[in-house]
Amino acid sequence: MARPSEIQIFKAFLKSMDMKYSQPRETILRLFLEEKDHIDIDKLTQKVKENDPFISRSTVYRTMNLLVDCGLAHEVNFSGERKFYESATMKNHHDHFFCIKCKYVGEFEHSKIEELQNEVAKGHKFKIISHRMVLYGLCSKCK
Amino acid sequence: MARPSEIQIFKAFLKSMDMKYSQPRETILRLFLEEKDHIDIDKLTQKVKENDPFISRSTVYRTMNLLVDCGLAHEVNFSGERKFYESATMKNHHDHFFCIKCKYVGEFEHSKIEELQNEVAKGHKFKIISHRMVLYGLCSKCK
DNA sequence: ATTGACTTTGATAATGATTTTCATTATTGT
DNA sequence: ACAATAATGAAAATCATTATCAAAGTCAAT
Repeated sequence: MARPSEIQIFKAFLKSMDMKYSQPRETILRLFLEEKDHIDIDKLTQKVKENDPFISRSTVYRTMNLLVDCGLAHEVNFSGERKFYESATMKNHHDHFFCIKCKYVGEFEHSKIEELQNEVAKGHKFKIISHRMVLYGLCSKCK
Repeated sequence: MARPSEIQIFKAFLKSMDMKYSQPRETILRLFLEEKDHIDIDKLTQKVKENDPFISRSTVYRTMNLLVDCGLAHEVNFSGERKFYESATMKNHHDHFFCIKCKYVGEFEHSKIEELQNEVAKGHKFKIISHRMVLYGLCSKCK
């Protein structure tokens, strides 16, 4: 369920860009935030059309880009496959498992790994802005 | 420079698939192995055409897929950008830096991180087949 | 309420990277 | 040399994503 704060963030962002808060944008935001798991454009468009068949796939693409721009959504992609999106709020930073058989996407957190990354970056005089780590393999069901 | 062992691996792989070792494949393998850095299809095709202008881009694509299949090349992609390839031989496993400004690709190794990954996977009953970690940010020159 | 200046939208075309198709050429075993 | 089969180049097809554009919607100022 979209909480007021996220709608407010989106509205403020749109206003700052001289853009408008429209019905399709509101619907897409709401349905996206409802989703617990990682979702791709296909599935999200399907969900959106069940709610309002007049919203087009183009608008879903456009809106997701806006949500990424204002930080409400994160884009994730798994070696060349299509993009997935996940809600940025209510979640700490985490990394992913990706089951190469059933395409299951899992998450994990490991603060020690983050520490080591910072250490490595310092050693190479590299300024980390973000990072991505994916473990590819077989989930408990598939192995 | 292509060393005998790599050519042998490729030949054995092709034979096992009832495929043939051809002149274009030999040229592409040689030029690919020559390359120290990460290379994409564009640059590799360019290099190949300087050597033999009659080899097509299609064949470069096809051959790189074969090299990936037989384990001589690794595919790397950086959040949605086009694919890069790197030689799998003569290198330990490593992870990458990617400078979002100048597109510089760097490498690093960190055995402790690998250990922690295995630990995490065990905790989630996940069988790791491979993994990828990329630190996105600014290299020493760009920051 | 109406106008006018914008923005949004849906449908469709365009893009860019990669894969597939297919007719032609090359290779290999007999 | 011959037949069988694979490889090749050129062009078409795919697939996800982005751009274009005419039509529809929004909204502040009259």
